[in-house]
Amino acid sequence: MSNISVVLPDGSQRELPTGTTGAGLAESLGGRAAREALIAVVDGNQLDLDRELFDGASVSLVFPGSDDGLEVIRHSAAHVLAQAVLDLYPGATFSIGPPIEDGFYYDFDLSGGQTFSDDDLGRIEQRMREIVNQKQPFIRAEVDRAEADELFKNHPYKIEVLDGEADDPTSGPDGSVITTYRNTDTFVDLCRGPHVPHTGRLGHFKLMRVAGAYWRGDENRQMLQRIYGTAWASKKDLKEHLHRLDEAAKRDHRKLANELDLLSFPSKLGGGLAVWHPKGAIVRKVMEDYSRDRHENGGYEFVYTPHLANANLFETSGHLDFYADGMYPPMEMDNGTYYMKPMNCPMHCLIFGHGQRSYKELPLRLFELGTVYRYERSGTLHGLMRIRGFTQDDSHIYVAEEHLADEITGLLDFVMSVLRAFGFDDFVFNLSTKDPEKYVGTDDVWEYATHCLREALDRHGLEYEVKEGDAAFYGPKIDIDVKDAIGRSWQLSTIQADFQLPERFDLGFIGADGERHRPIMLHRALLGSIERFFGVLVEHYGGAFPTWLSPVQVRVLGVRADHDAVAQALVDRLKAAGFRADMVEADDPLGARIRKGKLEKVPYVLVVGDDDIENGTVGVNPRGGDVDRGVTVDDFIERLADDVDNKRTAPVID
RNA sequence: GCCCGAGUAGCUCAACGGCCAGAGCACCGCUCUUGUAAAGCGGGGGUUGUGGGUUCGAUUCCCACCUCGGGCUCCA
Repeated sequence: MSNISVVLPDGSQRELPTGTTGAGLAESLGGRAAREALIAVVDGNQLDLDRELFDGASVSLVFPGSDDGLEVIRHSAAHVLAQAVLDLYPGATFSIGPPIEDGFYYDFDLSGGQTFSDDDLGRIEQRMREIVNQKQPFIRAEVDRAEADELFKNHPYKIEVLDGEADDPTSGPDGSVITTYRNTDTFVDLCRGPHVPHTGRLGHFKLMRVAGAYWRGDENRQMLQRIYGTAWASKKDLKEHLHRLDEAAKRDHRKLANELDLLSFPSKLGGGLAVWHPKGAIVRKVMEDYSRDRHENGGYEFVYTPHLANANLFETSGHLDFYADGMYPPMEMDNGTYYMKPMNCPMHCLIFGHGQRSYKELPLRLFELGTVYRYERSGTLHGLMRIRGFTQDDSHIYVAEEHLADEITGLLDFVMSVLRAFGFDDFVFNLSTKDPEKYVGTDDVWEYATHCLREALDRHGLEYEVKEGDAAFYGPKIDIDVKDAIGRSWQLSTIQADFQLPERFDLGFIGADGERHRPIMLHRALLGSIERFFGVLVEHYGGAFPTWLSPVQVRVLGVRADHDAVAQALVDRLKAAGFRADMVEADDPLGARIRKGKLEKVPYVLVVGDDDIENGTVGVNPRGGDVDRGVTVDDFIERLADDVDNKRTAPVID
């Protein structure tokens, strides 16, 4: 019997009998490889373990904990889900079921328009466990089109995949090769694979929810029934994932906004609209004041514009042509048709276009906290994250072409500096380039503007991802995402070049040469929507705002009722010094009042009693720290000022 | 907009188609006078999201609408 030789990841050669499979290699390696290997990677191609290896191949094995391993587990779990559903629901057919982040889904079409309910999930999960316990093999086969048509004759969505009408990289034909994976005599799925050796490797999963999903993502097509699941390499990983979901739920800004009395969404007000209560409003005011300060110092000029405008304005800007669906319906008034503004830029263009502009005025940076109204479809609303009326920290910068790169460079500094002040320092930059199907302006100006955006990023030495074709039709852009305290990513800031609006509004400036030139316009949102950013902050901090933002910075408590006057005097002193302080009278025991302050996530709870009155001190109980008795009031105020002035993310603990 | 699910006191949640819809927290009053995460007693509080229907009887079953949640689609 002849041998083959394969190269392992450590560079060593291994002699194996001809015909040895990935599983055979794993067996010969023994130990963890034999027990846990899921698939083999052979010369860069992922293959099932039962595929034969060939002489000279570089082979590595994929294990459950790795990214590739998890993907295989999740993809295989999707097949188990499909088998369970097809078993339990006669007449059901299935479409596609890929792995996704943290899990998998599968889309089904049940006979007679049946739908899944949450109760069905338990039943399906039970059937899946049986399938897992049976350790069914995943048996790969290459079939020709006629065989595939026969196998899937009752599954029209699979036929569409075979026809290439539905693009699905996990199941569609790979070139001319059609492959299937069979688990039982009756269950076979169209799939590229690879898969785990048998279903027994898939024990750590959970079905999460049912949802509707359009076939091929097209809202004009059939609505399928989607089941989402999560799957992991170990019971521990699954448990940790579920724990993370719980933690995220605890930070949900809608829940915290309610608990902390920050704001509400009264149903009488209408969907997607919020009212800000005093506690939320003061945080918002501090945020906005800070934003205004920074803009004032950053060379911006403040403007104000109304919420309504004549339809003519949005015809000129093009919004009515392109985005009428997202605008509130027109209001007919005696002198014309009016719309709520969906963006501030047309009005800022009116300001730029007023009078004769000189090159000496550029870059002209207009800034407004401008409230806009967009008609978001009811199903898309989501707390503060997706809302129908919101305020942009909106700037439009008019710049001569030759100063574009410098301006963008400065903008990146400005944006990062402000975001850092709010506690974000992990940024991801995305550069979106021209969509060749949909753009205005000349190729030259696109190329130039894209170059300027790149150059600005490069000057800062920033890493960025290029999203080809992702730009809006009017110009390329840089989007800035931040990571929050639990690793979630939020897109906040955007810097967009615009060649369209200056044309539409026929904007110009007189250059040093005495000629009229067209400015380039930059749209720049920093926090983006104030409402959404507030929601992100709530989730980032889990409701425990840094002291500089906290609605109540200091809560003062007297030990007994006869200390209340002293407590009030201390509150007055703190307020006079510019801090937000309050007190709670001693109607309840001290412990109960402390607890209340903790639940409200107040950064500092101060206690004053007999000892303190005698010594001019307070007891300091900082959020997240230990009690510190006998601190002089002066020392505490100094500590508080340090916390606030430096925008520390947590109370200062001695 | 589409699919699934949910709406009961300010909040969190109970109540088989059947007595006057309950509990904890919160709120108000009285008592307690307190040294670092829940004192005691009492009280007020509801057109069970809205409107229809089925029924002797509806929080409960059915329909429509509204709002919310999870997805899909969309997101200038």
